[in-house]
Amino acid sequence: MKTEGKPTLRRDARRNQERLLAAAAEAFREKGLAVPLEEIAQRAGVSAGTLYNRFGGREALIDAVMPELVAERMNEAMRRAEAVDDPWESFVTYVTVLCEQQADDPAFRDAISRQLQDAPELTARCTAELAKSVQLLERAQRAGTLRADVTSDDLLLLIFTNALIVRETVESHPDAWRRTLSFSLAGLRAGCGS
Amino acid sequence: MKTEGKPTLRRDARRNQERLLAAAAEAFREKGLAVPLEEIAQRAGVSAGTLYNRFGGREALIDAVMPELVAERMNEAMRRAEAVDDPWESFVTYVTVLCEQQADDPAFRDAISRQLQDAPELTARCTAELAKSVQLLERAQRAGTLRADVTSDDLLLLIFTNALIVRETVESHPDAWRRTLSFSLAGLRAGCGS
DNA sequence: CCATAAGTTGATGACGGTCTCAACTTTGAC
DNA sequence: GTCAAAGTTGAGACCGTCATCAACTTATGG
Repeated sequence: MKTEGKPTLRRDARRNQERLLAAAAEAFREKGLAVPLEEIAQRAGVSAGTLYNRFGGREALIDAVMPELVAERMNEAMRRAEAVDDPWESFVTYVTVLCEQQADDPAFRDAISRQLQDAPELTARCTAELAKSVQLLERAQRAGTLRADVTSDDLLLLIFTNALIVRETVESHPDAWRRTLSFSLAGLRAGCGS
Repeated sequence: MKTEGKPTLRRDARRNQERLLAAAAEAFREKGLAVPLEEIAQRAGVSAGTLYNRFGGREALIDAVMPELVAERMNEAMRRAEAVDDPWESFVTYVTVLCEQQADDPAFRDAISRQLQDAPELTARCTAELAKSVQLLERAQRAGTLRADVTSDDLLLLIFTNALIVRETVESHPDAWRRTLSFSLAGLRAGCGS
């Protein structure tokens, strides 16, 4: 039996793969995850066919590129939140930073708001990172400032809906999402809702 | 000089126009405002060309069909709100009914959430109806239960964002919008936010 | 340096939708 | 009943995008 090590990609193939990944990351950040695959191929100096050879289509490419970027963003938000003492303000900081990042980065917001069913890596990374944030949430609840009935699903929903809002409004009303977010956050404070 | 009355549409042309309007209303309600124009033409028993003859394109058709439907919906919401004594609850009822209607009717939610720049009638009707609702808003503010800094723009934003949320979530999570709406409404209560 | 497997290419087709127009049909005034 | 104007038709041009594949090119082991 052949002691099979790596599927050994030819050197030029590997080079093209790396170029494609880089080009995809760039294009995604500039124009969102719906950018034409042709454009990514062009940026990589490669034909569309090659892209389909290396990856199988858009979702696979997304799944290869986005998890790292998403993790970075979420870690950054966590870092900033952890620098805040007050539990409530820390929670607010976390959410707000994530939303700001969505406003700045089409790729990040699409990764969270589009339904990507064939991007298991990305999904996994998202849930993993989000799991960390539950500590922030619970700390604020223990401090009595965050409503007790709020779950991590609610947090996800909040981030998700902000992504939708940002996507549809950043161009014409760059700060609209801040307003809607401020309402939601106010509603999450203990003593405000049911 | 010719005393010109009406542009006098031929009888068959008028009949087709009416069929198209009916078909459009039907198709819009079933599948939203992005339904293929071909499908509308088919339902009306007419070719696509005729649709383009009578109206100039999708937006014109929307502008001919939707204002009435939108006004109906908003009047219904107003009617239900006016039946509630408490100013805050009345306001909440108004918003909630509108959001429920969005969940039920793709046409209504698209009319509010898609950017229709070439549908002046629709836009006019929306702003006109929304203007009426300001009374509800101000009454709740006078009662001291609605935050004083909330404007009619905020109300519009709330309705608009709910439409986005509904559009993206009704299928998979039919009640998600209720959760986000409850957060926002809680945040609008006096004493809760800044 | 050669053979050949691995990889790339770009022309090509499918798709789903919009929009047009020359040829045909219908209406209605006379 | 006739005829011109009004209206309709449906085939096809067009758009942007995805996806494929036979023919070509290149890397690599011997």
